[in-house]
Amino acid sequence: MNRHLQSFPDAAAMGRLSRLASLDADELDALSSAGATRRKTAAHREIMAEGKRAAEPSMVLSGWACRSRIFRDGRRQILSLLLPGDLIGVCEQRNAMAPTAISALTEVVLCAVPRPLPHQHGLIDAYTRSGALDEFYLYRQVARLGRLNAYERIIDFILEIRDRLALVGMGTDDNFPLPLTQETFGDLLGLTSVHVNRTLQRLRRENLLDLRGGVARLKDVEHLMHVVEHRLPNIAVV
Amino acid sequence: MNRHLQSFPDAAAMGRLSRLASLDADELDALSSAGATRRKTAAHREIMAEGKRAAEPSMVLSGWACRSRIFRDGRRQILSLLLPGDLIGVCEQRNAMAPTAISALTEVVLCAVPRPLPHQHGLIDAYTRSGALDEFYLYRQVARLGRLNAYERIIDFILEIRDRLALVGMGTDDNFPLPLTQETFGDLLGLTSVHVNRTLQRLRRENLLDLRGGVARLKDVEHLMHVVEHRLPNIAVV
DNA sequence: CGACAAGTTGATGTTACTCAAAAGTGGTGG
DNA sequence: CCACCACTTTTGAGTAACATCAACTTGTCG
Repeated sequence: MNRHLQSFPDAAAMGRLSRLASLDADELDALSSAGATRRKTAAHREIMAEGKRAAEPSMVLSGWACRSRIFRDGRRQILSLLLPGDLIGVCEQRNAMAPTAISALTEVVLCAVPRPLPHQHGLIDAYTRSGALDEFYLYRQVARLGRLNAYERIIDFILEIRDRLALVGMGTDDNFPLPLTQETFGDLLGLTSVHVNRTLQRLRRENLLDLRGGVARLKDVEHLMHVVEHRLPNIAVV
Repeated sequence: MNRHLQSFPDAAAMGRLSRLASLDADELDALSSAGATRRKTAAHREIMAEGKRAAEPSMVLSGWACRSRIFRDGRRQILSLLLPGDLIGVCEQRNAMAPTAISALTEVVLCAVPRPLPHQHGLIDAYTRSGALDEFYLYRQVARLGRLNAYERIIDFILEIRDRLALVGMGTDDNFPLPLTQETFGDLLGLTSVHVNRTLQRLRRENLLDLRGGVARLKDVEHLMHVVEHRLPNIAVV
């Protein structure tokens, strides 16, 4: 990873962009100086309200956040997850409204990222690729909720997180952090926490994956990938 | 609607962009000339394969298409619908891969749309807003599949289509085309066609909406909107 | 008229939800 | 160090929503 980025505490998150496109010294400088502006949000707090004017473009430096929709009767659906390195409000037009609320699942630190200048092709490319990944995972979330059962949804989701964390160097092939409660899992996968619990037990019993204490341990990656026809996004990584 | 656009047979679809941002004569000309390039796809045929290099930016002129994912065992999930006026492959980077397959639900006519030049702010704006709408509706599809039951999913979906068709001047407040089979409905809403059928019967019995012969007739828009907490996207329309 | 797709119906099965409570976990303050 | 609290996980029993399977009906078009 680049020197510039390594000098920052949350180098992993910052490094994601340079894995999506090669950035020159100028662009890394822009990232570094914008990255000095930070904002910390406690767990369970809202980071951005739905429909409010979107904030400056920013990036998750650490912690886990989500876009979610909450219904009158209390039902909540988590629409997408935001992991370290993920961007917020980058591709949107000026004065755009946030399409969904964003809230912190754990303590979250955001930093500002620069709006790219016309000549900063690396930065533009990295943002575009990041956006394409967001889109890819959003389509995947739709397929998951629409046509996979609880067992498959959990497997598919875990594999997605594994891939996304790999892009920021968090965790290994079969072992990575997953600091979500079963309740949160339910809201993410359109299930109740009770059913999530039972399905996780089944996966443990089958010795396929063990989710405990905020850490995921995959016991048979090949098999898990086969169950859900796992594919990687078609986005080239540098 | 603008003269330039009216001169074309599928003026409704072309007019969508000029409702999303005001376009100057130069931009309308660009749209007109690009729009001469057309491509017709028969119902049930694939328009674009997943993972193939994406085609030129284009727009649906007429007909209904969808992005979908099909699983080994034949399960199909429709990820999003593409209606007249909707754009395909506009925001993506050069050489980007199509994130999903796209196929025609009815006979579909596409036309090319221009890549905007740096000074064509109206065009850029319109594309950006169109993209923001796509994103908004994709999040909505997630919430629908994750937390609404069959009854609510159908209502929510119908109201979405109503809003989207209104943007291209197709249909009225309570009456618009909906040329999808109950099978397709099922694939879209994560249900079986049998369950869709029974739920549609219930909605007819309750005198809330009547879906028949490819036309949707809403009998009590207020009530329908209340059931699913219907909201419009926060995207300004010119 | 016949063929094929779409819509409808009934009977039955399964997945996942609901409600309720017990057991485990971690943090805090006395 | 322990008692207490809040939160999370786990368990059980009963239920509702939706799926499955199979047949029958209707409509459309050549």
